Amino acid sequence: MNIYDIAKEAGVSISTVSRVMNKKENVNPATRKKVEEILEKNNYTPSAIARGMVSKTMKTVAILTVDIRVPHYSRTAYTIEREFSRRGYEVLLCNTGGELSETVKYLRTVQEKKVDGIVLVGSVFNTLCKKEEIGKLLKNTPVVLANGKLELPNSYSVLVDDRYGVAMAVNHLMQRGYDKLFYLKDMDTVSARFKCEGFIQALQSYGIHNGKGYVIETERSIEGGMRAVNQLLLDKKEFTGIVCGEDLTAVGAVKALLHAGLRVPEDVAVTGYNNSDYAAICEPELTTVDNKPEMVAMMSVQLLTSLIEKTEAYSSCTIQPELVKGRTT
Amino acid sequence: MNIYDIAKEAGVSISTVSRVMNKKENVNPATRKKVEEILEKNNYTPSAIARGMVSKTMKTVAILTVDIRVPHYSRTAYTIEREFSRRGYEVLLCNTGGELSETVKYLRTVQEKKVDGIVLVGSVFNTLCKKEEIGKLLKNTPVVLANGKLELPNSYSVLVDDRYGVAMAVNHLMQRGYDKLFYLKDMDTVSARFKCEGFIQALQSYGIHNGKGYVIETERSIEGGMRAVNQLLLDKKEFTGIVCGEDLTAVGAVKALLHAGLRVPEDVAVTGYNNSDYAAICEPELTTVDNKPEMVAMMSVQLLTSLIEKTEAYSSCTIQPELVKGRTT
DNA sequence: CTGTTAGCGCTTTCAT
DNA sequence: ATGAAAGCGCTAACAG
Repeated sequence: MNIYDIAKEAGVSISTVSRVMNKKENVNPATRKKVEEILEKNNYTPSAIARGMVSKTMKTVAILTVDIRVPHYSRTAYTIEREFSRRGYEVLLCNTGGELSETVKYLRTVQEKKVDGIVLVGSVFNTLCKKEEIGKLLKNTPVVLANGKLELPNSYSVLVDDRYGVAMAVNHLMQRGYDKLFYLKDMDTVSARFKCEGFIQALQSYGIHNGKGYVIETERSIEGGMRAVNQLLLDKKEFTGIVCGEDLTAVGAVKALLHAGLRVPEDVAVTGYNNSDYAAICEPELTTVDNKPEMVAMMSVQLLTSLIEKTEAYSSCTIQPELVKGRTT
Repeated sequence: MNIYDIAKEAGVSISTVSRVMNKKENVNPATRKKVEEILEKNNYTPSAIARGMVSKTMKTVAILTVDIRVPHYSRTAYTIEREFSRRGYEVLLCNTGGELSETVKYLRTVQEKKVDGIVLVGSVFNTLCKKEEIGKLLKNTPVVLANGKLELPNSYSVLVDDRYGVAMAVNHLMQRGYDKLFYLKDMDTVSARFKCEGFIQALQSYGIHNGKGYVIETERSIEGGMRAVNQLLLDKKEFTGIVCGEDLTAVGAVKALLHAGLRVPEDVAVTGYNNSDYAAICEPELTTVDNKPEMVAMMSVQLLTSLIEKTEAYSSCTIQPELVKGRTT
């Protein structure tokens, strides 16, 4: 069933049907009513494909993210999707795993599908977008990078000041008298690097200049956190606080400390990062840093929309995280 | 830039360009090479919209789910997306919030976009699909309901035996001597109802016939679990085990017990449901039920693909959950 | 092996 | 206020 069938049944031309469907002004009320009835009766839905053929837009955007199962990404993607839905767009979800080849594949496909815009969620894309093959694919579509900086003409960035986020955690610990700190760093993304820098710089402001010596690399997981802390204990290192770049790692740290018979926070304090459900589940509840994924998402949608619809030109922005006090400090 | 531009530049007709792009056999190797070079040089990507106009498919499916932030749904959606991507389809993500109006809105839009198929994730859709307005929208598109039963001609269902899942937890507790059990039930979806039935039936098999009296309704959250247990303690009820329909609720139950000075599992045992990260984070780690979202997702994709491509006719299926032993029992 | 041509279902001038 | 007609970019007969 197509627009011709409707036109025939209503005894009008396809132009009139089109006008009615698109709620244009210049249609005789009686004609409009009749066409609407036929439309209703047949439960007719016009083809967005044919429409897109003419209008050059499918009212669709793509979200590229590493892995939607990671709570931080799912919260961001959720808000982006809901917000775009509200504005009449639908969202294609792409889990790239952070891999170049997958990213290229997805970008090629969404370009063929003529998406109106792309949101890149995750700081991995900072690195990926530097690659020529990616830049080439991003050239013809509006892009927003959530949590990162992008050097492309038709793009905006929403930054989160992760350096400041970790520094806040350090200051908080120092003020409470926890002055022997270690930092558990995971992965090697831009964001992880910033967090680590925040740790080192914060220590510097307290006169500790060999901060690098207090950084331990480990995996982003409970086991990663446990292993790092167990190693510290084994090495008989002195410490009163563990600062983590991820809640999950912090959970592991807490577990290892408790299992070793230490008390949290009486003997050792722990901070996490992301203000995820994980922080609230942890016993005692983690002090953590809220890096505002919902706000990042809202801003990203705002910016991408302005790029797509060429309306008011907003500009890239930076969001300040916030410390959330739990019971581990 | 379109197929005509490429054809002109290569000095051939659009048919030849089309043939080269679609890797058809009957093209002179020399011609093919030349066209491929031009394609490559211009970094050309054909329009999936125009292609869809002719072929009647955009190689796109839609996932409707309640809320992608819920780990169980994000795990399911992740696997569905990855699997479809592997098969050359892209995925539209729709967070309906479980609401009728949103569901109708999304279904209408994806129908306009002529998606090849729809996956409904979550047992809420059992209830929603009974509504006439939903059934009407589902009539013309292949549908699979992940975790539910659907009575539609062009549809399949992947069921998870949640009744059995909870019964397993009860049996496990009984065998270990925990014989005074309460069940924490959340929400009122079909799935929650099945789980609760599983609890009552399992008790029956141990000669306890007033199982309903041991069911407590509460919210799906840490607070919900805490509140329920605190109420039990306040009412001085006798119990040695708490069976939960959700890991998050179980986490709350554990917290409330520990805060009350009780030991888990020495004094009271607790079981969760979903085998989520939450279970591993909980201290002690939860005994929980793995309801295999990844397997549900795989089967759903399998079935939807067979429906779309009209290949081998698989049939609806039921998946058996599995008990995962933690330290709370 | 290659080109010509007729659609796919819609929007949008341009007439009337 | 309405209709006729020209595309949008592509695929798939069909003809050569």
